[in-house]
Amino acid sequence: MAEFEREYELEFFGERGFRRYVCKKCGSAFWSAAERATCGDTPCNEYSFIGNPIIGKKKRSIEDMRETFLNFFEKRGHERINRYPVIARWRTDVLLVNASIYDFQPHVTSGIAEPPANPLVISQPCIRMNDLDSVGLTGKHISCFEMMAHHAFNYPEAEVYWKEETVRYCHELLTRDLGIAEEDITYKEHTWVGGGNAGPSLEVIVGGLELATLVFMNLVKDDNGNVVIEGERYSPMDIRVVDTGYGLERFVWASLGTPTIYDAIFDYIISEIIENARLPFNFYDEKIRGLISDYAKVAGLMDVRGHSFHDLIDDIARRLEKMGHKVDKYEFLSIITSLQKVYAIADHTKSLALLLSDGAVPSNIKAGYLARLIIRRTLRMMEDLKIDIKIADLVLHHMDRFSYMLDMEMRNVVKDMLEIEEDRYARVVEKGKGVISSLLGRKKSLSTEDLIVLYDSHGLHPSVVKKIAEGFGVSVDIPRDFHAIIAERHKPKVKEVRATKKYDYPPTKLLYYDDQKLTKCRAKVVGVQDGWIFLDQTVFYPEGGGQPCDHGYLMANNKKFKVLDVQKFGDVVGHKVDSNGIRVGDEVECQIDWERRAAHMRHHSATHVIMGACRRVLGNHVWQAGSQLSDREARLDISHYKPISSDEIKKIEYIANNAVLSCLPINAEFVDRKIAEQKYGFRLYQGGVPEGKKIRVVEVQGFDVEACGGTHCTNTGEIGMIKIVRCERIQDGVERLIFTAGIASLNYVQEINDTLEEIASIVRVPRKDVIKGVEKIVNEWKKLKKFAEKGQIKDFGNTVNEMISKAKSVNDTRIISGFIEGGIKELTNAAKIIRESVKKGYVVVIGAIADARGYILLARSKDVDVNCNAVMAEVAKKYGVKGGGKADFAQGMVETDRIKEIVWECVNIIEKAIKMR
RNA sequence: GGGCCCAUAGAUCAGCCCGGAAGAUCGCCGCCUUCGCAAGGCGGAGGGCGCGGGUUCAAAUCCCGCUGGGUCCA
Repeated sequence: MAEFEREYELEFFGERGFRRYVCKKCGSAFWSAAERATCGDTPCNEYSFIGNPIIGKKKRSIEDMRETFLNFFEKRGHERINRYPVIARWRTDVLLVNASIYDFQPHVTSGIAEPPANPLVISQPCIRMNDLDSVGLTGKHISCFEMMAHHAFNYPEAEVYWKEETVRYCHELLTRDLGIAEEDITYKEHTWVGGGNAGPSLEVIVGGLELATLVFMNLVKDDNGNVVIEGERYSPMDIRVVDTGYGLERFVWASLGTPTIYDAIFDYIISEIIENARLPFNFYDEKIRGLISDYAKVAGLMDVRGHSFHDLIDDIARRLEKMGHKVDKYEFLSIITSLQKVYAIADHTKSLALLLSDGAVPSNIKAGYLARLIIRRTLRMMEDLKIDIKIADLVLHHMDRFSYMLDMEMRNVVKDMLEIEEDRYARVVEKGKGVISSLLGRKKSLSTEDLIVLYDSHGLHPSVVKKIAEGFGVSVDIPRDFHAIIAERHKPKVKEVRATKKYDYPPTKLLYYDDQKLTKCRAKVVGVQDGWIFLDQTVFYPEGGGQPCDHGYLMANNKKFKVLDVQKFGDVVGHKVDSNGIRVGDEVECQIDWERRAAHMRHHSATHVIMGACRRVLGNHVWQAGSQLSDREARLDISHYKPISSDEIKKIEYIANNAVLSCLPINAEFVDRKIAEQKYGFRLYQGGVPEGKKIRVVEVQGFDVEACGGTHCTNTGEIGMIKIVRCERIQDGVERLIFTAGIASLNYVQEINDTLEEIASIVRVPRKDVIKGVEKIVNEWKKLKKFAEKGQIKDFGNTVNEMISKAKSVNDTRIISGFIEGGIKELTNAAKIIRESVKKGYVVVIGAIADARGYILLARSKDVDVNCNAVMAEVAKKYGVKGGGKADFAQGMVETDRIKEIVWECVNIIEKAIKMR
């Protein structure tokens, strides 16, 4: 990367006497004020701050450190920005916010939208799930952290600042405000790559700990680019972004010098966990503290991935022995694994506090799935440590600790969600015990294949299976690459992305935004291509945002063209009509089908009203997961963690219709994105995040606000009655509400009324008695069905009794035979009666005739040694009977009228067989 | 979004691989025993085998579609 080297030659380094060195151990280049052989980062250097804080002046809390940072940059011309949610609802490519820059991707970094401020400073909570196995083990990995960052977005025409200033800020903050000695800081060169962008970066390392990364994003992936990094081609970007990341928790750790980062930031919850756990050692014992402290120094050098856990422990144990600890490997292992769980529980429950209060709903899809994954992981560890408090208690403890940055209205919902998840998991395990025990009833051991099925289909993690199987006295080997095998089974399919077509015409003026009730306009044809007609302006709403397109017609050259489809291509609108004849330059008159459009508008506004009502009834975790409307009904998918009860439905309907009756004004206007976000927050983005500098905000006054491009009523009164028609669960954690508004509600009610009338007339009761009437009929039907069966038994009873009395006794065995009317069902019934009345010492052969077919049944009591199936086989061969059965029961059918002959034949065979014994 | 698993009595499930008379346990009802209860003994009621097609002489069982639930992966 020779051309990259120059990137790091900063005036600042020259001024401060920093020189470039190459690390003897890892070979990376770095800058330092003092002469150094190694880069200062782990694993080239050990932590030097444990027990010996590198951040001078004073010990700092999370709040203190965060405020110091934000304040520092605020004073230097940066605007302080509120944190974004950890669930990246504005992005389709990722689920969670992994870094502060995620907040501004893709709209700001691509240049479509303006940043909320420039330059800005933020402390953004992030959740990273990719190193979950390392959490608790390495002393530094955490799944959720705050990335403190200052960002500057440099445009070709407007430069804010770039490398020099960035490094100067960083250096000033570290040395002056935090009291870190200049010689202790190294700036390590690193080519940064991520999310289709790249650029040079400096890793800021102090005391063996990477405290911050300063990224200078100036390249974008481009197949024709001439910068090659890691085999990919890049070219320079128009917008160059200063993307920094300062690990808040790491700064706090470095300022406290505790053995692990967990001890620094989770003290309040660790004590709660320890108190309620049954640990095989005393966490607060001084010897243990010393061991942990040295362990943490060593573990920090380890890369957990790619090593087997036991090799790692062996290695660490050896190193600790060298440091003077007397270590028994098994005792050490038990301490370390318990400790890891204590720390990981502390960490995971914080991630949950953030995830759940930001509105993640445990589910089998998307962010909800990740939430469930962490919940179950945590529950397993809690069980291992025999912690006897609820997971909800721990999560709520975190919420209370960070109440100032969380939606505390979600407290009860979070509790409820966790309790439901805990219950659900207990049920899964309970059910799993049954599956495992039945599996072990059939076989002596569990194969890898069994483990995969148990995990994949029944949600039983191998460690859980192992524990349960051991209860049955069966040991289980978990293959080391278990998760890899699972991943292999679920190898992702390649999805084809269909590029939307582009048409190069001037942007169509969208008149429905000026006046949503405009039904006609004059327009000029600016293009005709691929069957689409493009106008300079239109009243036709193109399909989008779940709202179907308008229908209507275009009048051109005194001819009427029916409009069948309207689509948006970028910022031009195409109209598809039923016949040819419109040419470029024509003047046309547009007329929309108002009834259809009005129905769309009512349903669209109703969707917003239902949304607002749902949030009031169900909670703030309710987000739109999709919506679609038509002129006949609308549906709204919302995130929610349990089935919506009929009581809740009624409440939602009541609140929604109350909003209608209050005739609330509905305002729709384009607002600057920045201002809208400030005023309403991210709740705006229910249906995804729109592009552009200005976004259209639809506000049902005092009730609901959403960014929306659809057409709406101007007053809720115009919506008419809103009726929820039904509710279904389309995914775990996603409920679909289907409802009607206005005339569609009327149609719905009329339909139900008609149905009710019809039922009443069929049942022949007055409509108020329909339920009673139907109930009576069903009960009667059941009774009659039973009676019919008994009736048949009675009917046959005579002939059956006759058969029994006429039975032929051979060697104490009665051979009962005869004929009845009917088919297989009747034969079986007759056989049942015989079984019940004769009980033992009999063989029965009965024939039946129905529909010109003959049926035959052979049966016997258990104590008689006659093979019915063999007898059946014999006559089957001779007479072409189709049938068979078991030794004590057989039945068949023959397409002849020789059934009597066949029955006698059977009797003869049976008689002979019995005599032979 | 994709894969896999499951659905049988009021409850929990067996039966399904390999088609042949719908089962167990708990619960419920009645009787015996008891001053009464618990426990025990005896007897009984309770089934749309999720829904719809197909294959077959015969389907809870095999095949296809649907619905509802569970679960894993991205």
